[in-house]
Amino acid sequence: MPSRPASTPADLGFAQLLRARGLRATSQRRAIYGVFARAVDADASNAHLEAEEVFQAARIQLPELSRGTVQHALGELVEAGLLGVVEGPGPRLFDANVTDHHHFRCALCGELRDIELDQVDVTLREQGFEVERTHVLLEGLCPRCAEGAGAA
Amino acid sequence: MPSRPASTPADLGFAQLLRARGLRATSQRRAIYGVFARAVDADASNAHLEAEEVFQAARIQLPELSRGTVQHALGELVEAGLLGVVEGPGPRLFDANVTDHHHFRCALCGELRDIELDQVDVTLREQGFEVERTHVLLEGLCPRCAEGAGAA
DNA sequence: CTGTCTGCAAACTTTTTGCATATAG
DNA sequence: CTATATGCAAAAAGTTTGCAGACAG
Repeated sequence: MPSRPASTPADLGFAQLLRARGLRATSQRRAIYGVFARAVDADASNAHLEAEEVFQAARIQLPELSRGTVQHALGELVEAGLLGVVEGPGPRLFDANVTDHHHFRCALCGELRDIELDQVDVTLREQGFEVERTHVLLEGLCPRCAEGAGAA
Repeated sequence: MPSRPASTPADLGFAQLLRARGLRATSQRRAIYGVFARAVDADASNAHLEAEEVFQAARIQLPELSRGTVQHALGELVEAGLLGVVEGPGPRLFDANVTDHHHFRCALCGELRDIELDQVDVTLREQGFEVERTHVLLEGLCPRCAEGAGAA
């Protein structure tokens, strides 16, 4: 078995995604996107990272990486549709889940979790609006915290 | 009839609200809150102002007013529960509508309008969450723009 | 009078921009 | 090779903080 190749199969897929949008597959972008890949792997419904977190994590793998490049690359990945953004108080959160979805913010642990579109029903009673997109932000206790609070 | 008094009846009400929260009723705060009062008056469901807009509008009435004071006062009014905040891309929007409500962003004219709570039904199918609050952001065409686009 | 608030200005935080160099294709 | 991307550093954009003097209560 050869030692670990410079590009993993996953990287190749990512490179193709980039190329398809006229972007080059640099080691920096691979490292940055890799951070999200790992975050999704750890918890698919909670992969929301701010630029600084991405920078810190990607830097482990690519020490010469700069903050500016991360900020810039994140912007490009968003524009390319490979990442989403969640605005809120404080720094922007980047989201590897590009499919349209809702969010749940836990009041206790503070985590922002994705809620799939089909898990929420929304209807607007008021007439005259042409609704194209709906984003729901739910707040309360996530299952883990609700259980902890209930059991205590 | 005496000439216009220094404090209007509305101001007195505002002063009481402030006093009730241990805040002093200064002319700056009255001017700032007055901007929202007028905005609500003009269109109750569309009174979302950024700090700079509040500053510009309040300055007409109180030319010596400073940006810093506006920013500071807005923060206090929010903390006191007299104003709400809407985060998004770009500067924070301050909202005179303190009741819990949803929002509609028009893709055409860009306006952010309030949607009353009872105009939207939301249900979360996924189990285990304890939902305390729900905020819906609808995007599409507002009645005015939808009509314009449809009629064109 | 006294403590809060204002005005001014500087500090901070996050994002954007500019330019010379490096590198993907 | 050449255009794009990076790194570095400065600039922007918004918000927060500090301090001396003003003013509400």
